[in-house]
Amino acid sequence: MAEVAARAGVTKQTVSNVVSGKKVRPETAVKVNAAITELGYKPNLVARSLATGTTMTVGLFVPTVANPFYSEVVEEVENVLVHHGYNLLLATTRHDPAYTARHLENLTARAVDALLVAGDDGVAQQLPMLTAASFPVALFAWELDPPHTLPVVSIDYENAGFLAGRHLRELGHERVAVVADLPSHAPRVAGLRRAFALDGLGIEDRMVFARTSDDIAGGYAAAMAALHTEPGLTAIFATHDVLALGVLEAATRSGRRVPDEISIVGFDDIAQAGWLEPALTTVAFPTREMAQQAVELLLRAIDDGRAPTNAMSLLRPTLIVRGSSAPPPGTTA
Amino acid sequence: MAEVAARAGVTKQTVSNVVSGKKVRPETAVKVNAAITELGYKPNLVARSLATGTTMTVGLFVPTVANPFYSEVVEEVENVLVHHGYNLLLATTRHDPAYTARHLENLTARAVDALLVAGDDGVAQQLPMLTAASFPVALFAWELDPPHTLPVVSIDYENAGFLAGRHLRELGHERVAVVADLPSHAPRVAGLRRAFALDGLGIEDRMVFARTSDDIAGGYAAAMAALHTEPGLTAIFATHDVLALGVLEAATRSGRRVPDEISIVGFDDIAQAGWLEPALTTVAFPTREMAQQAVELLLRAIDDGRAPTNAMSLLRPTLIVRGSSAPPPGTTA
DNA sequence: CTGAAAGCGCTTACAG
DNA sequence: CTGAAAGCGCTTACAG
Repeated sequence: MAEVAARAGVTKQTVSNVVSGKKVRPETAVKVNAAITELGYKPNLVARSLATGTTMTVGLFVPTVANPFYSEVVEEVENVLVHHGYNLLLATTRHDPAYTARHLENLTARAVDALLVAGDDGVAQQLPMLTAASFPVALFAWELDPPHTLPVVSIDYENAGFLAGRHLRELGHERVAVVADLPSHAPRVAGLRRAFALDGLGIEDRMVFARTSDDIAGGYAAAMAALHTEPGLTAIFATHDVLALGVLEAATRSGRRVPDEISIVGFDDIAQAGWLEPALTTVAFPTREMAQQAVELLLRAIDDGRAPTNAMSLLRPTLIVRGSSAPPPGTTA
Repeated sequence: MAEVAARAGVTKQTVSNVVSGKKVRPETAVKVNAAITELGYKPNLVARSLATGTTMTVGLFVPTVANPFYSEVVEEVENVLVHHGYNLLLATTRHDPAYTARHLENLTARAVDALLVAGDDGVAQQLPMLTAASFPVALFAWELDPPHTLPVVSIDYENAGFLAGRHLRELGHERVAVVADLPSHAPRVAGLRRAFALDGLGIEDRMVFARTSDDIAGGYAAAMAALHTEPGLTAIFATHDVLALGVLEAATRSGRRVPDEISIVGFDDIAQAGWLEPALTTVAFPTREMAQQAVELLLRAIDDGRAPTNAMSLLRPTLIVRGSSAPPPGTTA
């Protein structure tokens, strides 16, 4: 920068003004820009950061990018960020509190202007560190009870589960297996339960729960087991679509026709859901809108220079009925 | 830091030594650490970066994180990075040169210690900016002719395509459709061609090419068209597995049995490939190993303080034969 | 609208 | 092994 200033015959202060687009006399701006291109000068963002106390990067935590729901979150968040001139520092938590804590330590040291945390699992234990952060933090797609100290942009998970449950109940299903991977999915399962409790009958004898790993293989294994041990089963609710992929495969391999013999309902509406055979009935969320809300909330907090309002924005889920769900066998359609 | 020093009764230089784990008399270390926890002191990484010229973050460019091949790359790269104490700055290029250029401008300003660029598409035009970067850059999964000025960790795409082609040819297929999204996939298609050229017959009249968008819908549309316009078609090669998902669905919806009536071969071996119905025959790569090699190459270059050797590491692809490929109809098995 | 100074919070030689 | 100084490359008030 000093070199540029010397070559252009001005102070580096003036160069700074030109670079950051402040008012400068047009003719000197020309001179300065000429010097910049001649010398191939690039402003040092680190130095600028130290001086301004701003890094122009926002951190994003997601459990994993292997789940299309979260990779979509990543792309949407990046879109909004780039649009505002910010960079994305990505950290995956891998359902691993230790791994998460390590990442958090890194970010906490002002390496980031704000932090968006998607998915409670693995991070919930680190909340004190988050509320103590010196920059704005917001929670995203947060299913468990959020702390009242941080803003959250999420969906009504209980209601989403209810939509899935009501759909199955209205179709006439009486015995459904729930395939879940994470304890944090309790709210959506509670919603499902609520739907089945409406007619006043007992629930436990009409639902069977299977906990499994978070991938296709997990969905497959859990569904396979349920299919073999529960003879009267007519429907399976997978706690998210990736599990549903495995559930679908399990049904196929064990010779059950979907949806004639067994209905399957997923959760998230990943891009692939509509391209399965049969296409998957699932619950969808306005991911793009959520990402936009969350990022803009954070950006506003950065601009204001203070903590974001700890508002809670809960968006509405939508049931997408496709080919994988139908009345149970023996029902007169 | 000054506060901590005052409270512990030492200089901030000593505090710095304690924080960065240098030799300090144990008793003073204790005092300093006490002061640190009392004051809740966190070192400012930006200041450290300015002083050391190091940011402890590595940039990663991928075309999109919506394709499981790349999301796996992201996770593997992050693994290695975190293991070495580095952070991940993620940028997606979205097949968009303008978007890419913008991202690159940001990173070039020393905001990053090194850069790994996965996937040529959209970045190839920015190579001059990359070779001019003031930090180490490496290319990853680079299919087009790599420039000789940058190191690359990739796979032998031509040979990978050849493996797929040889498999189909050995099964006896004579008429295959190629469903491709990107021009940069030319090498894998060339490999496929080479396999079919081995018996000396003409190629063009035995292959039909369909260019389409990069998602499931693209694979579906292209396959649907080929299926309807090419009566003698017995096999479809999808240039990557996400397209193959659409191809599979197209075959199913148009009533062709896979693999009895039509064979499908994909590329990448995404996690889901083994869970499809039928399971997808595809070409697999040692993604984890590649990520490890690439990141370590970069980290070594950072340590050495000079450009990485412009070596080219080409890993070997493997054909994974599963249920989606078989001899064409009318063949006596 | 442009010039000279101080400072962001660390680390890196350099004396004691 | 510990103390006082200079410097990383910018930006932000403050005079001219």
